[in-house]
Amino acid sequence: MISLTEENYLKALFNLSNESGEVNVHSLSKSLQIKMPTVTSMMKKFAEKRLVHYESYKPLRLTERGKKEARLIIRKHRLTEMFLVEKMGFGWENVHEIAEQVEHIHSPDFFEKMDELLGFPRMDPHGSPIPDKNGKMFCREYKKLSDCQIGDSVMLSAVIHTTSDFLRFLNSREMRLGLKLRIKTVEPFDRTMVVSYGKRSLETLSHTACERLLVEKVK
Amino acid sequence: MISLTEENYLKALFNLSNESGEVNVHSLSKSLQIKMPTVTSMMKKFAEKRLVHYESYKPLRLTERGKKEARLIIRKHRLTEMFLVEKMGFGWENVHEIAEQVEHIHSPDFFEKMDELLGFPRMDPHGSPIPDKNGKMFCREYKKLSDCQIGDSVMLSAVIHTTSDFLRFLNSREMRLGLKLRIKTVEPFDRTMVVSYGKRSLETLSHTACERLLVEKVK
DNA sequence: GTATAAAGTTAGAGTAATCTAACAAATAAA
DNA sequence: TTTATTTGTTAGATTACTCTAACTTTATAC
Repeated sequence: MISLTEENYLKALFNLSNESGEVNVHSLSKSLQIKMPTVTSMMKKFAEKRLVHYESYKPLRLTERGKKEARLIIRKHRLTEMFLVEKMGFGWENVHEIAEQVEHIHSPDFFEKMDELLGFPRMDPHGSPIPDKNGKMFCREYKKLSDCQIGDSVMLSAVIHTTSDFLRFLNSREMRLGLKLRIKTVEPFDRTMVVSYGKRSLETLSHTACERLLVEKVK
Repeated sequence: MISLTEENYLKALFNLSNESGEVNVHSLSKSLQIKMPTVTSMMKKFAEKRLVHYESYKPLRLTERGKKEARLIIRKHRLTEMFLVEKMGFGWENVHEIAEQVEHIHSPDFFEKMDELLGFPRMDPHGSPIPDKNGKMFCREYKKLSDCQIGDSVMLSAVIHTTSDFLRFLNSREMRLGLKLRIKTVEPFDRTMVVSYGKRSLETLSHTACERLLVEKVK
C-alpha cells in the first residue's frame, strides 16, 4: 500500500527525473518542501519497497515499479484537470490545486468514469500526455519555442511549469493550445521573441516564457 | 485547522447524535472502528478545540461550532453523492465510498461549482438534506414507513442506513424516491408489511426494511 | 443491594512522518 | 591540491494517531 505522503514523493521523483532518470535528494527536498534528512530516510524506505534504486551519495532513480506507480498517479491528476476544465467549467489556470487533492482518491471506477465521460482524452488541458490505465505513457516529441528560429511557423502544443500566474498571462494574450504562430524576431542579447498569431501581429515573449511553451513545426 | 482524521470523528459524532444530541464513546468507537482509549483521548483534544463538550463518564455532545463543522463536511459528502449520480451516471448504491474520500477535499470553489451545476439541490440521492454553505440544514419532518398504519397512502421521501446491499434491494423492487405506495397489511407478529405501488400490487417488506424508509403522508 | 457486565479512563508503547544539530562526502573554487 | 561550498547522512527528538493492558465508574441483573 502506498500512502498519500508516498504518492507525493513518487510524483515529485517522476517529474524531477532528468533524461537519464536521475533525481538528487536536494532537488526533491526543495520541490516537496521537506528537509533533506526526512527525504533521505523516506528514500531508504522506498528502496525497501522497491520503488527507487538507492545508494548513499548517488542520485536517486525510480525503479520500473516506481515509474509505473507514479504514472498512475499522474494519470489521475491529469484526468481530473481535464474533467474540471471540460465538464465543470474551470479555467486551466485554476485546476492544479484541486487536482493535487483529487489525484489521491482510491477508486478505479471514479477515474474510469471521468475518462469515459471525457471520451478517453490523450492530453490534459496543458497539453501533457495522460498515461493509460496500465501506466503507459504516449509521448510526442515537442520542442521548446525558445529553441526555434526566426521565420519558423509552429503550433502551440503544450505548456510546462504551469503556474497559475503563467496561465493567466497566456489567457491575457489569447494564447491557447493549437494556436499557430510565427517567429518574427529574436533579440540576441536576452533572446526575447516577437511573434505573430491570429489578430496579434507583434506580441513580445520573454525567453522564460518561450522556454515554457512546447511547439510542433508546421509548414 | 481540522485534520482528515478529525473530520471523520466530527461526522460520526454528528450522525450518531440522538434527539438530545448525545453520543457515547462506545458507539463512536464502534462506528469509527477505533478503540475506546483512542476515542477518549481524541475527545479530550476536541474539548480543547471547542468541538465537543466533554466530561469524564458523561455522554459526548458537539458544541455549536462542532455541529457547524460537521454539517459543512456532510454538505460536501452529499453534494458529491448528488454529483456522482446526476452528472457522472453512478447508481445511488455506489456513491458512498467515493464521497467518503471526496468530502475531505479543501476547495470551496470545487463544491460551489458542483452545487451550481446541480442547480442548488436541497436533497442528496438518498433523500437526506444538504446543508447550505453556512452549515445550516433545512429538515423536513419525515416518518418511518414502519410507524404507518394499514390503509395509509405515503410517498417515499428518503432512505436511511443506506448500505449498498439495501440500495440494491430497493433497485430490484423498482423503489425510487417520490414513489407513492399504499399499505395493504401489517403482520402483527413480526410487523412485516405488504404494500402496493406502480405495477406491483403485493410487495412484502420486512420491519427492518420499513424502518429504513422515510415517508410523507399523501391524500 | 450486592455481584456482574458494560462502558470509560489511565498509563505506557508503537508507527509514520516530520524536524534540528552535527557530521561526512562530493564538488567547485582558489 | 588544498580549501570552501554544496550535498547527503546519522542521531535523536517531536507530533499525530493508534494500540494493549490494567484499572475505575456506571449500569444491569439477580
